[in-house]
Amino acid sequence: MELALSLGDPSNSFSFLDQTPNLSSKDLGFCMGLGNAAGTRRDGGNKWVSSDPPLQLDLLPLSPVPRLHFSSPLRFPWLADNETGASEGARSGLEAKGLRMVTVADEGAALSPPNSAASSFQLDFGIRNGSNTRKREVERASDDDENGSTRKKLRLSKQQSAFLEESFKQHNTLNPKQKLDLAKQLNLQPRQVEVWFQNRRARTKLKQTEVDCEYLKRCCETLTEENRRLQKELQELRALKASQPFYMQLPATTLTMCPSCERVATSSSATAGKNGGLPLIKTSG
DNA sequence: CTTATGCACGAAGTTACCTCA
DNA sequence: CGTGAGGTAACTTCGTGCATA
Repeated sequence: MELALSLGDPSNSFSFLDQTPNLSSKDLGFCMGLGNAAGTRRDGGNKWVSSDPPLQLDLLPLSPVPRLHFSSPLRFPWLADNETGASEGARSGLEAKGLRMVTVADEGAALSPPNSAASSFQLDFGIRNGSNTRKREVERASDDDENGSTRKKLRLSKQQSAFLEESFKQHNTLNPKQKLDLAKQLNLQPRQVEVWFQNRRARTKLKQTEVDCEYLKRCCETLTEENRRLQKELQELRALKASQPFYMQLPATTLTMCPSCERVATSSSATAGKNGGLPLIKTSG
């Protein structure tokens, strides 16, 4: 008998995940194929290459959040095809999560020059939050900056988090340009984007570790049970041998093996009826 | 070619703050 | 209202790879 244990193969799904208890509405559901994050690196220049398939990260819907509406295309500047494909996918992904984002142009805000096409898509998160919470946080942060004493603790809005999540699905690491572009679009500091991605990778790894741990636990239980069964079978065989002193003296050609359970038994008339009525077949080798 | 140095980045661990039950 | 737990933004430390002198 052989037992194979394979870990880390993205092509293998963990079947027990299907039995994962229902997540609460607060949870981000997780279903992902692990790619090798370390496989994505700069290739000497400033280009990013990946030797592995992209990490597939599927998030279950969040708790109810404002409706997403795009009046202009969501752009991921690092994507080759910004007009269709990936950006559309990201957009629909956000829409599927029930998020609303508005563009600066939509709100008539003056965060970018009116004729600036390059910066035409900038998300206005503070206004659409439905409360002054975000504004207060920003103000508090700026106060802290002035005081220079306490540590800033900005809570990202749901929209910002969702946007970062979508970006993370595209790339779980950022090059400097991606970081700057994201920061610009989200009205965040590049450092904040960088930190968010670092923490996000850490959370992903932690989740995967938990999944692996659960898988190993189940493997351990299976092996323990199998070991118990084999021990019992060994005891039975020993008992059989003790009760039949001539058992081992039989010619080898008279040994038979049950094809289903692979238990060795004798084919002589002496053992007939003691094998549970199983048909015994002589082994050829 | 080898070595030392500085820089940038990510991982891991920790801290501090916030929210919620 | 106070409190503890959990989530997470921000920070610190360390290791690694790369460019350059």
